[in-house]
Amino acid sequence: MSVDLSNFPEPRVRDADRSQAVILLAARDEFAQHGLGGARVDRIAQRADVNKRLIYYYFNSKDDLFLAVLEQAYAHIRDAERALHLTDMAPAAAVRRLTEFTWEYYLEHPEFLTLLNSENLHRGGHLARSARVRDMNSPLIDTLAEILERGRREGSFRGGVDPVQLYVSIAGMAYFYLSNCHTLSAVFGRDLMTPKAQQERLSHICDVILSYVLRE
Amino acid sequence: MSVDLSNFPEPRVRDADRSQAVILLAARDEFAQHGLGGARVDRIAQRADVNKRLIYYYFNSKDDLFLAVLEQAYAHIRDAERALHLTDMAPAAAVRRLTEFTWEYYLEHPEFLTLLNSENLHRGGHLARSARVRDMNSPLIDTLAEILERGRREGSFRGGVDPVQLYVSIAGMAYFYLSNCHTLSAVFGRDLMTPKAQQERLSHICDVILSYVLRE
Amino acid sequence: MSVDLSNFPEPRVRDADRSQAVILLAARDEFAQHGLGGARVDRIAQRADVNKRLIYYYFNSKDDLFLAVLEQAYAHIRDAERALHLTDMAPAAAVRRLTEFTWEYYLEHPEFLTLLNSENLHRGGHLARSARVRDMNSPLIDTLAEILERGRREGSFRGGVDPVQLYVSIAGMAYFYLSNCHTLSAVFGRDLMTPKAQQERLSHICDVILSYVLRE
Amino acid sequence: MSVDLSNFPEPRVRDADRSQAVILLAARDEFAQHGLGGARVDRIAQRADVNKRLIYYYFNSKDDLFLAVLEQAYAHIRDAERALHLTDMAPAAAVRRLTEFTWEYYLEHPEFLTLLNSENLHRGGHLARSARVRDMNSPLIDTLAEILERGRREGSFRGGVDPVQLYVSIAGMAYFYLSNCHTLSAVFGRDLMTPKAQQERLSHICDVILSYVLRE
DNA sequence: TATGAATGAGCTTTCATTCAT
DNA sequence: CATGAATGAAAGCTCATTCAT
Repeated sequence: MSVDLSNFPEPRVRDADRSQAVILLAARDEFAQHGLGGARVDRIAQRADVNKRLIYYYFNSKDDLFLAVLEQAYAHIRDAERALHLTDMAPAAAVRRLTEFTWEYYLEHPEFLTLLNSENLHRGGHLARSARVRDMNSPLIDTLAEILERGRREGSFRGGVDPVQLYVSIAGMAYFYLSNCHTLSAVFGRDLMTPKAQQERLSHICDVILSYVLRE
Repeated sequence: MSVDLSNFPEPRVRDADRSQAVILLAARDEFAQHGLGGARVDRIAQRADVNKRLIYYYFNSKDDLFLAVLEQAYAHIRDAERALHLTDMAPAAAVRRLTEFTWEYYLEHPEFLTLLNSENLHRGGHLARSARVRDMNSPLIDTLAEILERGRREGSFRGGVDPVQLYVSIAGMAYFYLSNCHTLSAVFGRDLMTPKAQQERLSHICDVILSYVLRE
Repeated sequence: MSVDLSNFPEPRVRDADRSQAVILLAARDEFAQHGLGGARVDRIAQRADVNKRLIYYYFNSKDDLFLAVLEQAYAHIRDAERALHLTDMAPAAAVRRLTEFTWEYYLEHPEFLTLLNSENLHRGGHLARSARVRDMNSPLIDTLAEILERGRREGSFRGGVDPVQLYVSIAGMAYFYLSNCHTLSAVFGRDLMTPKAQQERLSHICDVILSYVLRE
Repeated sequence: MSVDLSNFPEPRVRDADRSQAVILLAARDEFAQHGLGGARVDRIAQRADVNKRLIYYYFNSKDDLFLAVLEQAYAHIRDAERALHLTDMAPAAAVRRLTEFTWEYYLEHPEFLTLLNSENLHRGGHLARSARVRDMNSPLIDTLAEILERGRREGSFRGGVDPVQLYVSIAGMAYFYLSNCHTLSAVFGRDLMTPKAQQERLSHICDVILSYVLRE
């Protein structure tokens, strides 16, 4: 139940940064598991093994804490995106890499999906207050635009593709499958999370995306 | 705030069916707006203009009520799907029609998206208890399989397309855009819900799907 | 869970007497198991397999129903007492018979103990309203007085024994053991309800009572 | 209605021990007056003059609170029993003293009787969970065994008396009279709680017990 | 005689938050 | 920097009882 602290220095008493980080991690897990409404401040304190009062000391309220978690989650995925270096790759390979990355990131960070779901249930109210996230504009869109343009000039890609639309499609095909796998499993009566099923899904998504961007 | 009762007979007192239907509608709206955890039974009673106790009289608990709402939502979309009659259409037209239908249904029934999100946050626990939903298996998959096979025999469609994968992709591209439009709008800094943006999205999804299924 | 109706005529519809009797039995069991406060009118209706409204139709309220149950319980034990015919027996035999009877009645009618406990928790408030019970004065006291006097005249019994005190002592030694067997078992760490333990208890009570009334 | 706090220090704010003790006392009175089912947490809070939430802060639930009250009640009577020093007295005097003590303790602590009644109505379920009470085994039984043996060796007491049986008889004769005085008063039509009646009862119990243990 | 529908009051419990040190 | 004590508001749910037929 409690948070993995192996990356943190020993619990020296009175270490403000460490306390904040521990709380943030615990809160991320709690919000991811139960949503904003279902999350319990008590449980976050327990997970983080800190006094509940300390949470309010560092983060004014449950909502502010949720926003902090959200900002951290965005910062994390942005960092990962930046590390992709798609510009160095051939257009088709780059699109494939982006698709694979998106799928794998969602798979390895299910908390990201749940956090976004919670935020959308609340109509993006927290994000709207966050200058940080607005400035953290995804670098991927520009990169993707550049790749699409490169492919078009090469003659391998079709023209007129909106990078935002494409990005949303890649994300959507991965997101929906992973975020809704419980209801989908119930409805289709088959386990969507076996290794084989996961592999087939990624393969399908790549096929769809590539047959769309590739000329002919 | 209160539920639209125009389709219901006048509020005659002591009409069990009407009371249940009114509660169900009010609950659907409340759960859609606030999620399972954030929904308030008091507010449902207010919306439905019934005594709170009556909710427990007909639906044992908040969770059972949520399940009833979920079952109703699935029943509703299944009815709409059945009314499509895709079997009578040419393969490409049928796939386009299904894509349009999915987009439009999600657009007109935002509560369906939110309900599914809530249920998935709870790992499908309610649905798992519902025999009704399991039996209500989507007829679309069989229909889609038939269409894909028809297209392949005609020579217009590629072979080897899994209808479940395709259906999930169609749904996912629509779902993600509409369900996450608040965070996406914040991140991309553009309003995704203008009529023009909506039209462009649907057009894009159709392009992606059709360029995938069509040969060449 | 439901009441034994084997002594009742077939459930002819609309049989007022039968309905009342069934309710009374169901209520007795429910009150005995859960006490007045813990008893549930819903559960009584279920046990009796009648509509809850019917309970209010025949017995105005939960409290009135409790009183009716109490009156019935007293009537039942009085009947059993009357059937003892102690007057025909030798004094010592009569006292022993009364003691055995009391023990056995309590053992076979644990609901009687619980009902009395409930009524005493409520300071006898229901009984105070009941003319019936007041008139149903125990015939045992007079009988016991007669036996004690007979024994004294014979020379076998000591004199000056108050029949009420003696009766309360006989009842108390049986009642306390049976009514409090759960806490006593926990405290003494031994099962007080094995057949052997029961036999030993009755034997002990007889010894105590007889060594008190007998001269020498 | 509120609890006697004369033994507690002034209501300094933020005194955890005091708060718990006050709650415990208030709960004892409430449970004694109304039983477990009839007791109201709101009323306990009022009696104790603390925030209702505080009750749940210190005692997890109503049931746990009841158990705490029960444990305290047992601890209290065990303390009183230990203070008796029966071992220093002559056998007959010791038995008489124990009988008087039992009577007087029950008379002065009517809440003890009611608490036990409630616990037995619930089939000893709380006590069963309490390691504390099980370990608090009555020292009286050992003491009583020693007294009985001493009397037997002296020649004044009969042999073969089970100390548990004797203790239960002493307790039962007192308990039943005091616990059931309301129904007994109604049935016998005489007030059992006048000073004279009380004195007569104690005298009777002593007679019964002593004529049992004494030889001849 | 009998019943399904409905309710107001109040129950135990929960929760985010603040106080005082 | 950190914390145990305390709280007001409200949550989900229950219960005896009444309504209307």
